[in-house]
Amino acid sequence: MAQRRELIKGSIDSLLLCLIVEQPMYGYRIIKELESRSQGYFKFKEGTLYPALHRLEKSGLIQGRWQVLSTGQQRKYYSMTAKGKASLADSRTKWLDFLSAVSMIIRPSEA
Amino acid sequence: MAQRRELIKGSIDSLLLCLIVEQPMYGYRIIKELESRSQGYFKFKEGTLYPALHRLEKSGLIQGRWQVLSTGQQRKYYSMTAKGKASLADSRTKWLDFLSAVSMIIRPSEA
DNA sequence: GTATAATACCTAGTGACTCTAAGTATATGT
DNA sequence: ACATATACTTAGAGTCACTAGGTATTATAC
Repeated sequence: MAQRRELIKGSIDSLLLCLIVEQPMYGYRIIKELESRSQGYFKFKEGTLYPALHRLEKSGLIQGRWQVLSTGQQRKYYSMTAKGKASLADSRTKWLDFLSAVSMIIRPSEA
Repeated sequence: MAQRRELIKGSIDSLLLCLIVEQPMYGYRIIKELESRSQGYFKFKEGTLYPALHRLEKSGLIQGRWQVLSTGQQRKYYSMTAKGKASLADSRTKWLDFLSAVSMIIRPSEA
């Protein structure tokens, strides 16, 4: 029944890769970026995002590097690997396949 | 990484409701119907479908009734309840919201 | 000066749910 | 007799978002 949660579950990796391929990004920024781009729809919790980033890094799709700001603050910037780019292309295809399959069932018929 | 599986997870309830609202249906038929309508994309296993139907029935969205064919075979036909219809309308809205949110992130930009 | 909020990261535990893999039973075709 | 299709059931494994807690720094407000 937690429909929203489950829908998100299948797309979070693609969403993260989509942002990181544009430019290296750190976790906190990604959360804010997804929220603003989706006009408030996506509000990822840290408990969702950080494990997801670690998972992607472990799979070799992105690579993290610590950076220290002049203020002393630390940030972990993630950038895309070649493997990540390939995976993103693949994900996009899968997403479109899924979309077209669903649209064959869930027609925008009037209720 | 099991992207496909997770994508499906968020939409299976809506897909089932979509079919059942058209006409009462039984499990085995639903599996075949989803497969043919999606041109082979959806191939639900029994272990996925039957628990999902039981879940929907338990929530009061559909109602099952056993029917015995002239051959002696038994089938459990599920039909839509008022609550189910309302839920379907709601799911459709949620699905469209999700779609539009994702499309704001995953643009069909060239790889 | 000292709360409070914002920035920035981490993770153990819970709960939800698909799928695997097994089982039961009848009907039909070979 | 045996295989295949129809038709339903469920225990167990594996995955992963989210809750809820933690650490640490910086900036703003009172």
